[in-house]
Amino acid sequence: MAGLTLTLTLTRIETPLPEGSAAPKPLLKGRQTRAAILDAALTLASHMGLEGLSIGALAEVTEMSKSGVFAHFGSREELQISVVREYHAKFEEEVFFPAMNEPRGLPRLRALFDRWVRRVSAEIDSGCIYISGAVEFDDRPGPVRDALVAMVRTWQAALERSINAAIAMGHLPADTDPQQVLFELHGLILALHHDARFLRSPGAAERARLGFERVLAQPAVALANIRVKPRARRKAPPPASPSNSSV
Amino acid sequence: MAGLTLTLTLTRIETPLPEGSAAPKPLLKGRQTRAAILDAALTLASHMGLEGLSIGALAEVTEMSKSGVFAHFGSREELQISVVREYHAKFEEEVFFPAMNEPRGLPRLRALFDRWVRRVSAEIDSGCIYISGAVEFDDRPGPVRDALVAMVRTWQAALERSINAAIAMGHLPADTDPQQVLFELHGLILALHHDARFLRSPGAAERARLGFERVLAQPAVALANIRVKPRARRKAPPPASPSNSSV
DNA sequence: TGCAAAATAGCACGATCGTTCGCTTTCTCT
DNA sequence: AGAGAAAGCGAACGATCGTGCTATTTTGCA
Repeated sequence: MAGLTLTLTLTRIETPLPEGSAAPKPLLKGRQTRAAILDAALTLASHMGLEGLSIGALAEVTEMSKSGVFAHFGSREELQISVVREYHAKFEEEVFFPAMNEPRGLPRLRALFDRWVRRVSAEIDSGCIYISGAVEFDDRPGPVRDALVAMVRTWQAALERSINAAIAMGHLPADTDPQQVLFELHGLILALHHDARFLRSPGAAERARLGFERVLAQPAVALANIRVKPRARRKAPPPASPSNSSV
Repeated sequence: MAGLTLTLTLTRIETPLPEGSAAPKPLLKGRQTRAAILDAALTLASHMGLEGLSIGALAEVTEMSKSGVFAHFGSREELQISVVREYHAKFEEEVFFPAMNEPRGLPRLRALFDRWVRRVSAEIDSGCIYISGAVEFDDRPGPVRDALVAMVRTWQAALERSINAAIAMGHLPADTDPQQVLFELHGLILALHHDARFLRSPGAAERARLGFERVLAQPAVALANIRVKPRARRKAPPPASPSNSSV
């Protein structure tokens, strides 16, 4: 099935070797502890933010020495960027790729949004680093911000493609403004993140989903219950990770 | 006119004396440098976040000694809380109170939203501390978070009252879910903040305003161009600051 | 004008931060 | 198995953080 090639595309990303490249074989001990550190860093950063991520704390939870942790990244900034990239990969894995198994158009868009909602709402650990990072670095230029912007832009571009497809297939009115829909859907997610994580109000996920339906219902069009031949998946339409360029 | 008593209510808040109270007279030198410090702290915090707010940096921009700055607040946490309160006061002054001059119902709601948009979008300094604070403290319990939550709740309650009024006056359909509208309007503001400050995309404010109209257009009702006797302001309907309780 | 009190400065503390360096341990490969 | 490289440790650095403590200056009032 189509999903397989997708998963393959992913594994390519999972090992973002710094620059040496051309050395795919050696899955040394180093890489594997690096992955463990990165994993801890991810949960730590989702609680304390990218700025709150400290090498000392990271060394503590991984039961390593500070310098041992440090050596894997060379600088704190590089660690932060690695965390951003790792989060991006996880996000693709949990949200983007699975949704690609849905038929193009509205069903796929709905799947994207639905998984996005699930990812962002509460979830014991892991607040969304895209969101917290955006707030932390909106006034702080530098490579970390650049990486964050690139990831967010990539994800938004993927969403916009899906919206456009829904329009092209007649699931949404032809006069729909894709960027406006994107803006409003993003707003729903941000409100969900705010209400669920900060205010801890319970109904937020439902509100986001309800908002999704309302945004797409558009002015009085109400072409409810779209069902497009659900078994008509084309074979692997070069799906391409959400990354359009090199990121 | 009604606006006058409102401005009076505000000045009460502007000087949040710690607890001594009952000493309204002495506008000592201390209070006034404290205000200057707080002002600097506000712009500093809106750039670096509440967590990035350091007493050393604050001492530098105010050209004072660290201990001199410190003495005014007694602890960093107290400083942060003071900043939150100060921001709240400024927010009331710029967004809430002026909008109260508009006639109740949709016009007032529209004014609230419009001023909110203006407050949040770009604006050389001063990113919204409600928003950045919410992200910074969503996983960090303590008095700062509590203060933030209280302020945000207060503001949201004020908005909800305005939405309810619009429903009661027939400006919005009777079956409107006020909390859902609040959720979506809040989402628009958050998306605006994100796109304008982080992505630096230019059209964000317009998108937010367009979203406002769409949210209130509701499913196919389309009672466009509501104009309710614009000169029928009742005399000072005990307007009460957005603060419902003691905050 | 003088005096008490308030406001501010100066200094030092312990803690934590990111980072460097040299050494030891552990792995990987022939 | 042994050589060479990779990985990890430990201690120390300068910087910055929040926070006390003690003078010193400034202010407000009799």
